[in-house]
Amino acid sequence: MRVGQLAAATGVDVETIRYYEREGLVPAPPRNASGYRAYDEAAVRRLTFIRHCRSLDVRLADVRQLLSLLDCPDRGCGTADAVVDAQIVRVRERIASLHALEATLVALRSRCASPTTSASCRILEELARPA
Amino acid sequence: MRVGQLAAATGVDVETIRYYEREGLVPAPPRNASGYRAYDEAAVRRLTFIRHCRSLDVRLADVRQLLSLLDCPDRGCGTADAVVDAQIVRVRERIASLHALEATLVALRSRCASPTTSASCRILEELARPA
DNA sequence: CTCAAACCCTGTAGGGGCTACGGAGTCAAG
DNA sequence: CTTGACTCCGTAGCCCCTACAGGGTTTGAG
Repeated sequence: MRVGQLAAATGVDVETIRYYEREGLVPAPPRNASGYRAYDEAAVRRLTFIRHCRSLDVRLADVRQLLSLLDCPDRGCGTADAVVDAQIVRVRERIASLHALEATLVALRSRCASPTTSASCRILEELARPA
Repeated sequence: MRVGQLAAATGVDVETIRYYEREGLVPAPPRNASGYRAYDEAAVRRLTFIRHCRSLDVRLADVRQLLSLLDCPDRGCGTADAVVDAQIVRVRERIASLHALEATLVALRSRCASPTTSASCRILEELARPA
């Protein structure tokens, strides 16, 4: 299959596939007579794996580690556990900080219920103070 | 005051201040005899404003809009309201999607309670499936 | 058979918001 | 007089794509 079909099969953009190839996340496939990339089912599986990871916001550096686990089935999977654990921690931290941010923004917004001139806007006034 | 003192006064990194100047968020200050930037209190106020916005994760493009409101005190402050409202929406969306992500990750993690070999790791198995 | 649309190729530049050099000049304290 | 902290400028890197530009190829409709 060609790159466009691989893209359709996996939901990964064509340009992104070529980017992953440049980055070494997917191996460079053989080419047909016209120089087009020719992929097999293994490529579909590998790219699906990457896409799934990315949908979980796992960084490419971590995806790389997980892929190397896949490539060496004998190694222990402690790395996979660690990657997922670290990801959970990151996500929870981001949720917490976004909650705080939301509260701050709502408080800020409530300072200017009705539009006025910018000179007297309490939002701008507040933003002019240190955080 | 020089750029280092401005940085200390506002908590904005020196390199970042120069970056903001290149981007036109802060005006280019006058220079002393040696070519060093010489800032005044207005620069402190402007940079403090920007820093406060950034601490609220407001994008520089939006910060730019808010700054232009500050520069024209006669204009209505509907723009400021809109920026904050949009920011609240963005933050809430991110929180929601992070919550979903967290749940997915926790479910994934629970599939591999005890480390095994990567060939039989249920986390890797799951990641190999489409999202 | 012809022609246009849709695909594919490579390489490079841009985005956001900094951050980190390298290689130089300046200034105050010891 | 020297050391160290500061400043200057310009450029490259970070992450993960995304979007060209300027070509060649395949496919299907007329």
